[in-house]
Amino acid sequence: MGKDKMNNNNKAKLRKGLWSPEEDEKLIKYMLTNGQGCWSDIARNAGLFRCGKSCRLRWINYLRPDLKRGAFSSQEEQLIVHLHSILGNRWSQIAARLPGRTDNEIKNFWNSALKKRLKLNNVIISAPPTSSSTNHDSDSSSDQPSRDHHHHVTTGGIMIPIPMSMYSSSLSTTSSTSMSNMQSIVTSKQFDPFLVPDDSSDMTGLTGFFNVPTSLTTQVGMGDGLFYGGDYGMVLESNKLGLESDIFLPPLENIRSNNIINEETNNNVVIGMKGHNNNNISSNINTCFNNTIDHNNQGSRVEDVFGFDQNHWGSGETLRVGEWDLEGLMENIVVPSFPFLDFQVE
DNA sequence: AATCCATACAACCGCCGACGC
DNA sequence: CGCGTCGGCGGTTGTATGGAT
Repeated sequence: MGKDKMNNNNKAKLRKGLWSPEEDEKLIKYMLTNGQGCWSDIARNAGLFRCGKSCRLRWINYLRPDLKRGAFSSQEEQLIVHLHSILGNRWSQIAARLPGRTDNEIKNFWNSALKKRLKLNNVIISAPPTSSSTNHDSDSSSDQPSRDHHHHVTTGGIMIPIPMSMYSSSLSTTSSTSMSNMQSIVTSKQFDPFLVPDDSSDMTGLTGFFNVPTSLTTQVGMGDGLFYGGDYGMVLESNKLGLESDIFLPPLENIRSNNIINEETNNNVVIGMKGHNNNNISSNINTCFNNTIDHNNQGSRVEDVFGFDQNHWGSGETLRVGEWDLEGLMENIVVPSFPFLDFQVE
């Protein structure tokens, strides 16, 4: 019996399942009054008969004031697809680049809408390589990559890494996820997720989000075995780049200083709760995509599948994603990361 | 109206690393 | 060093909901 299982048994009196509005209210009040701390203490002190873990999850995924509500915008969808092509199933890291979105939300979104769409549109989603490094994922029946906590996700996602014209046509989307393929692509500089296209006005890809200068900070395939994403602040291990890349991000604290100002200057803390049985999030995503299956294509490009507008990113129009100007936000974040993941109310 | 089915998503589970003792 | 606790993560499940029949 696992440790957590024993803990669960020891806490059999604790509530499980859906949260009641009263529980939500208790947690919100406590968090706004006392801020974050030890979740076990929070659960206890807030008068919640829940385990700390449950409280944490509820707060992070549902009650946090800075959470965005509503369906994913097309920009967010594109960003998710793009980031997933780079990061694989590292939902937390993807969420870190989508302000107001949680890893759970993105994961659900991916597992429902996006993955389905991609499959419908004949995009190759790589099958998970049989991993011998872990034994706890052997029961996984999904095509999700195996996970281990040394950041060696053994695959990830879709074989249409970047919706940009920067890629050589030799980047076949029909092949299986191959380390050697990916490496060769990488080392030949045909695959650098963070490069900026020559035409800097081409914001079709998401490089605009990353604010990666075309300057020299981008090193690809250097001898130290690391790939630097320049100002993006990422380090990719060369032997794992592409769909198997390891990406190291600086601690959130490092960038919070850049963003905390906005948080602190915003004195209006709004509790935007999703009501119980009052979920206004409808699946507008169905209308966002074209379900046309092109049987002639053995692998579609993401922008084809999702109907990316080549001019979209460079249109200059103000993008509204909830309350966020996602584009502007990303542009202003040198090291893109989500400052509120460890949200704390002062 | 009843039933079935697909979907969305909230929440749980199990695992791991970090940390303190 | 071993152990327990905690937080975090990704995978999976459970349930509410809406549409189709």
